[in-house]
Amino acid sequence: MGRPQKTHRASKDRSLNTRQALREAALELMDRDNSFDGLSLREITREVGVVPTTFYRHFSDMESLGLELVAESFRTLRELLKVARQTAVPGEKMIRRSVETFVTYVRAHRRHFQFLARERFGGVAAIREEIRTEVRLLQSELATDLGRFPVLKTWSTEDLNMVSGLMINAMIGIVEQVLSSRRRGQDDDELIMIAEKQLRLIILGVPQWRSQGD
Amino acid sequence: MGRPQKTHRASKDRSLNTRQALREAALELMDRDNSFDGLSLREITREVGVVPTTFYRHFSDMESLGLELVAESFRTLRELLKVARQTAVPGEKMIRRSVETFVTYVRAHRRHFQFLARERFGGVAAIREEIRTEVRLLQSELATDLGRFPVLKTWSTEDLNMVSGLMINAMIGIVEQVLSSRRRGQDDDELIMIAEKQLRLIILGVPQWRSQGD
DNA sequence: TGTACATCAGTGAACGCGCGTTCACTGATGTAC
DNA sequence: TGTACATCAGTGAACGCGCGTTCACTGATGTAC
Repeated sequence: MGRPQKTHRASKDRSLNTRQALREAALELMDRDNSFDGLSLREITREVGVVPTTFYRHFSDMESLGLELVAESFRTLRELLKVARQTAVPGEKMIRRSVETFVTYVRAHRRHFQFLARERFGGVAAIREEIRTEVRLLQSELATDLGRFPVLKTWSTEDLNMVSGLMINAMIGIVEQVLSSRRRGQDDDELIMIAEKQLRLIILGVPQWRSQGD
Repeated sequence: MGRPQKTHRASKDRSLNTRQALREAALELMDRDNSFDGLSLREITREVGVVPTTFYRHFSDMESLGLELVAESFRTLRELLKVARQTAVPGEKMIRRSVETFVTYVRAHRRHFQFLARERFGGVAAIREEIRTEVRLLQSELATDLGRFPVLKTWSTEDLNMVSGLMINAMIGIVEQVLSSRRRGQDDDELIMIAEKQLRLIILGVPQWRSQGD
C-alpha cells in the first residue's frame, strides 16, 4: 500500500497517446475536407497508423469520439476566455486588444474552432445539441461579465443575454471569416478592424437603450 | 416552323418532376438526420422510388445536385427579401414586423434555411464557397438598402457593410434558434422579441457613430 | 530476485452490406414526311 | 391519318470497393507473493 499506485503505467501511456492521436486524426481529416458525419472510422485509424479494431479500445463508436472533440474544443475556447477576463481592463483600447487576441487565438487553434463551427449545425444530432448547450452556457457567462460594467448594472438578465447573444453572433461571424481565409497578415488586419467596429457599434447603442424604453 | 415548339413535351415534364423529387428527397433526408456530405446517392433515389442509375439522367454527381440546392435555397431567401423591401415602410413598427415576417418565413421554408445554415460551414468545399459568395452578395445588397436611410446617407461603403454584416449575423443566429426548436407559438414570440431588441440596439448605436469618430 | 498470472492495447482475418458507377436494355413520346 | 425513326427517362444486372463490426490472437507490461 506504501508503494506508488502506478498500475499499468506504460500501458496507459500508450493508450492515452493513441486515444489522443485518434482525436487529432479526426480533426486533421475534417480540416482536409469532410464534415464529421462524412468521416469513416477506418479513415481515422488509417491516418493514425493502427488497425481499425484498435478504435474500439478507446471509443465505443464515432459519436463518442465526436462528443469528446466537443469537450476538447470548448476547453480550448474557455482557456481563451479565461485569459481575456484576466487581462481585459476597461479602457480606450480594450475592444481592439480583445479582438486581436481572439483572431490570433482562432488562427492558432483553427481545427477546434472549425470543428465547432461546422458541427454546430452539423449532421450528428447528439454533437449538435451538446455544442448548443455549451454555447448557451457561454452566452450567459458573458452576460454575467457584462453586468459588471457600470452602464449595464441596471439591466435585466434578459437584456444582458440579448446583448451577449449579439456579441457572440458577431464573434461567430469573425470565426467564419478567419476560417475561410487561410492567409494571415493583411486579411486579419481588415477582419480585426471590422470586428472592432461592430463591437463598438453595439456598445454605442447601450447607453441609449433605457432612455428609449422597450 | 409555324408549329408549336413543344419538343418532347411529356418527356420533359416527367424529367422535371423527377429532378425536383431528387432535390426534395435530399432536403428531406438532411432534415431527418444527415449533413449533405453524409448523404448517399442511393439513399436519395430510394427515397424518390427510382433506380440509382436514374440519378445520372439529371445530375452528373452529388456535388452538382448540392449546388442546385444552394441556388434553389437562395431563390427562396431572395423572395423574402423582395417582399420585405416592398412592404417595409420606415416607422415605429417596421423592425417588429420585419422580424415577424422573417421568423414565419424561416418556419415555412425550414429545409432550405437548414440546408444553407448547415452547409455554410459544411464538408463539401464547392458548396461552402458558393454559399459564402451568395451571403457576401446579400450583405452588400443590404448595405445599399441601408445607405438610403437618412441617418446612414453619409456613411462610407465599408461602414455600411460593417453594419449589414452585423445584422446578417444576428439574423443567422435567429435562423439557428428557429431551426433548433420545432415548436411554434410561444417559442417564436420570445425569439421575435429578442431579435427585435438586438436590431434596435444596433440601430440605436448608429446616430452615435460619427460623433465618436474612428 | 524470480516466477506465475492478469491486464489490455494493438493485431489480422473474416463477415455481410451499401456504396458509386458501368452497361446494354426498354418503352413511352415526339418528329418527319 | 399512318408509319418509320429519334429521343431520352427510367431499368436492372453487375462490378469492385471501403465500410463497421466480430472474433480469437499476441505480446508487452504490471502485480502478487
